[in-house]
Amino acid sequence: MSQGHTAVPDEVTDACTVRQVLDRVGGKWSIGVLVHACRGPVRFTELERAVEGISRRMLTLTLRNLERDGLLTRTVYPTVPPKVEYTATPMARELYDSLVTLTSWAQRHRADIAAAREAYDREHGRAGDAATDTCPMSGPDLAAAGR
Amino acid sequence: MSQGHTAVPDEVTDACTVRQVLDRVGGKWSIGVLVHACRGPVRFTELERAVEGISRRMLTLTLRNLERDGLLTRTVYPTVPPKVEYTATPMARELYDSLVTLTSWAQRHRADIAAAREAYDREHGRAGDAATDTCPMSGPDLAAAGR
DNA sequence: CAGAATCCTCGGTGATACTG
DNA sequence: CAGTATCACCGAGGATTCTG
Repeated sequence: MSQGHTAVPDEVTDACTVRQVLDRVGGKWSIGVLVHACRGPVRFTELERAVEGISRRMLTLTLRNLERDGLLTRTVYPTVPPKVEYTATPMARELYDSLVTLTSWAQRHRADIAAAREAYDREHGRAGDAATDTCPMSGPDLAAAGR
Repeated sequence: MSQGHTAVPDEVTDACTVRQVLDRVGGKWSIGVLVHACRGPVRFTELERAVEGISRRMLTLTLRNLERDGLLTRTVYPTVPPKVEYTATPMARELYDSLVTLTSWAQRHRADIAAAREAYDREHGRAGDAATDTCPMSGPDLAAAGR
């Protein structure tokens, strides 16, 4: 609908759009930060501890990107010591809602994926790593593992 | 609902699930390949030309990952010369549909993001790259730009 | 407390050549 | 045609230190 002069099918347009979104929140830490920011104003060190495993540098960069894209609002309180709060914009909340719809797919097919993986590994002789999803919970402690 | 024994809130669970999905299709080429595979059986070289800018190696790796996750089916025809077809599984189609819902968000807020970027750049004195979305269409030629 | 600056590593990615 | 193998590179990301 946008432009009708190219021979590019809609599927490609969709793919590109998806990629654009993914390029923004597809970063290693974006989602983690976004999630916590969506729950209300969050401070820097708060995030540093909440998003397990993130470094100062990466937190700063992630926040910058999200702020730059208009997904986060940075509020500085000129107190001493300084206090900065990050808040998710309405746009970010919408995005997050959209992203959460993906979880329904994941939950529906969690077993299928695992089965496919197993079948694949069995047939192609264990391609190496188990790659059992890098997720904090149901694991002892991620921060320790990062060492 | 899953487990009630941890102090981990649902938001974090969601975040992790989203990350898991993103880790699978968040790759640079996964979406592109997936899109073409969803339109029907596709052959290797077909994809190599369809997904502009992808290298043989990356195409192979992407296909492997998608196959491993049960998103693609690899069918080998023992002819000569060899012929291999990749087909998206129903699961993959569902995933793709879910991903497409993201495009609605992107389209709704395309202007907002651009505006936010501009505002940010104006206030913080041009952080460097314009970063105007890496997307084939409405651009002359991506393959050439990759050099 | 919140970040900037610097250095360094490691893995994803691309280019090329070879094979069944 | 459909890959595999090998090398070389670059940049995302991590650790540490310094500052307002």
